[in-house]
Amino acid sequence: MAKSPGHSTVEQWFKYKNWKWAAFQKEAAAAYLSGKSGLVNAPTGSGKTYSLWLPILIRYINSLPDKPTKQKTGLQIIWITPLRALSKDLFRNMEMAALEMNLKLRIGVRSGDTSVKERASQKRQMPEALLITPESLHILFAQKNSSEIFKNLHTVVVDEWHELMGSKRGTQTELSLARLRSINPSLQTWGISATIGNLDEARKVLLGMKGNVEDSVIVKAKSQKKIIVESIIPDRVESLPWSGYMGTRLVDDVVNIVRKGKTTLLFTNTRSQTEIWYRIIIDKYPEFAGIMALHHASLDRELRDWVEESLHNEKLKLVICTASLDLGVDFRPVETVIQVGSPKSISRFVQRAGRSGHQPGAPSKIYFCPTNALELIEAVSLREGVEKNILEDRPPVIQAFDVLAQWMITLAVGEGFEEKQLFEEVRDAYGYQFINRDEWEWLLGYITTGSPSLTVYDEYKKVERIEGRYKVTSRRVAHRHMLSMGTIVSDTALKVKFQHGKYLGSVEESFVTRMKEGDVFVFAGMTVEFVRIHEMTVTVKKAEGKKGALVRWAGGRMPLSSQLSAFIRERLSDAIDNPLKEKELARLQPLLLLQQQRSMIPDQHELLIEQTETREGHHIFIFPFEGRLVHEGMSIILAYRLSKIKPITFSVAMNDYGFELLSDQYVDMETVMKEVDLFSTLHLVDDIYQSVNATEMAKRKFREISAIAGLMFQGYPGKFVKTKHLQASSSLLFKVMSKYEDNNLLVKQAYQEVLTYQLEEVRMREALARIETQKIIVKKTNKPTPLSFPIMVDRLREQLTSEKLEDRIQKMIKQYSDAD
DNA sequence: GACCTGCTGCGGAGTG
Repeated sequence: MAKSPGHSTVEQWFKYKNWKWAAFQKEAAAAYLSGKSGLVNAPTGSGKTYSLWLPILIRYINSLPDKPTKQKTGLQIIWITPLRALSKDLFRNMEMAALEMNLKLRIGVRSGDTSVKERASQKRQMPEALLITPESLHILFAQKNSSEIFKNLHTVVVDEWHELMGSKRGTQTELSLARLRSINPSLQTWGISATIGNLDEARKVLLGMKGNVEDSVIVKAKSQKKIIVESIIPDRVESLPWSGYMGTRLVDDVVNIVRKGKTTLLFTNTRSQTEIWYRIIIDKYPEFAGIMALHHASLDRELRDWVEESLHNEKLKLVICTASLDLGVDFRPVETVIQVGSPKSISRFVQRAGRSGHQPGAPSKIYFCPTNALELIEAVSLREGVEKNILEDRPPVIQAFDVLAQWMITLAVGEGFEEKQLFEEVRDAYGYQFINRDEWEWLLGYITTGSPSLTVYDEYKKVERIEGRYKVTSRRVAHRHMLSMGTIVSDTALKVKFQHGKYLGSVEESFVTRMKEGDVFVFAGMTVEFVRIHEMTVTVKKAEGKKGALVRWAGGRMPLSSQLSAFIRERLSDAIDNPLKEKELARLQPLLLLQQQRSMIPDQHELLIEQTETREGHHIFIFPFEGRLVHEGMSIILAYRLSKIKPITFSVAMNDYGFELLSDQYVDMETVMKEVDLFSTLHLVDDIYQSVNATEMAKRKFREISAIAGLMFQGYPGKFVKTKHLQASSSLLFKVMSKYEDNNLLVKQAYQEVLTYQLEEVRMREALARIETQKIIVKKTNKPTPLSFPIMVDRLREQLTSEKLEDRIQKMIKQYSDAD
């Protein structure tokens, strides 16, 4: 390669590389080189990394002294990424760029899998630029000379900021940034983000409360790629089930699409769904063996790396994956993207669509494969959302005391801190701008003595106050703290491996502890037989031809976003008036007519309540179309408010469209609603707290909080601590703290998190306010309707095994399928 | 005219 002649401007370098110099890159470079901070907003694959990395290099070149020996050493640039794999990938690209500029810039990577040797070498001398995860950055703050490490730092970049910001990992990053700004007030802070609804807020969170937001910039990449949404519609609507979320009935249509393209990504919503699809395709189309692969978070890293690599080399025709391929490693775009089932949010759908489309400027195309009939409405709603360029917000986390407690201990393990100064610094972080002295004092007490109800236990006295400085002196405390840093708390997972030693991935403890020798299950696309469980490893062997249980993971439950929900309500309301406007809705007509016949289709100004009686009891179905979390909260409140009128208990069930209250007693909703305002927002929080569920929910949330705050030690690496034990000790702590303390911030936080995340309080208030303006219509039906049936099935599914469920559904069909 | 659920991400250091 010809040596480059210096390239002291970005233009020169671009010319040398023969690259096109995009407007947004130019803008970002100019802003950075003029000393500003800001946020770059650009889609994946647009060269957003270089828009900052190159100007950083230019700045570095310009700062070099004439005599090489006089060169300033030590850390100058930090580049934070949410993924280990991403930092390795960036490392290669950046090193290459530095090389081509003929620069002797030392670049380092620091993450959990950085070798001990490399860590030691970094400790002796830091590289000039460091790629790091938020967690590893915190670990640097736990070192004795941390302010020394960061004193020459002039630039910090947070990559994929949209991804971090909405989580506690984002809060963790905010605290680091506040610290770095206090070490060096002239620090330049830059974020790189995909498009989200609240970009302005994203910049504020990044720059902090004292940051000079007015003087910073948001740089937007202009090229809005066109996205084409195409639904896979079966010939007859009957071929789509009323309920269900697997979508495998359309497997033939999907395979036809896959066959047409070179490479296809098939996104599903759950890990077991990828396993099911893989099995079904292999069974029906054996020719896919060897050119199809699976990708989800429970598969072994090596396996996933191989899949990504093979996708790169176009050795694979089809990869079935979950959100594990949403982020990160920038592989070459694939030809076709298919989304199976609701993506739940428009932003996620757009991001996945962006994985397709080869030529610059060419549109991206995404196929939507509905898994049940009603999802045809979602197809239309998604298309509309994409066309109108609607994007969801990522609200930042506020007042996370668990993360702050951990941070205080981290600093105490490191250089120690002076509390007044740290208080000011912490208030610079967006997430703690409202923290007051009382809360701060409570936290100081918590890290030094444990909370008031724990003062008798030495275990919780972690930090000491020595000559005005808060410090950790115990090596044991320091060691344990280092092991439990970070904000990600997951269930105990066991590794799965073959007898000859090849690792397949991991399953959750709850799934595998029910297994005995000889049991068969499906995992990593294979049918395997359980052999034994030892330490934290499950040994299996191949079980050809046998049928087995599917691995189930206890994962998160994404609700439908409120933006998408709004479109769905609108589309549904329009579907009767304009049945032929969209082909999806035209296909759905028979079902919609049946809904109208048996009950009604609510328009946007109406709330539908259906009441029906079956052998199971009296059902009340309510359809706010607000996503399952809001429905969970509403069902709790309604059940509580109804039980205040007369003693009555309900079992509840819900999906993204509505919820069900089932009881053995009849409630006349029409009469009840004349007497009480069931949907009132008055005393909303009180009513939630009055219900038993709120305490149970808070107790479950507390497990995560107590782990982050360092109340519960999760065990040494490789040592097996059962989730059950952790749950038990956290619920004991929760009980003690709730009982003996009025003002325990961590307990309060648990309730607050239930309100904010579990029940989506803000959204629920908005929904209730909307309902108050709506006309409520109660329909008595004598048969389940297309809207209510799926909710009934969802409830049964939780109670019954799958064979029994099948029987039950058959019975229901017989029972209700007589002519109207 | 009616089947299968539940995403992602991270992580010591000092001593012999």
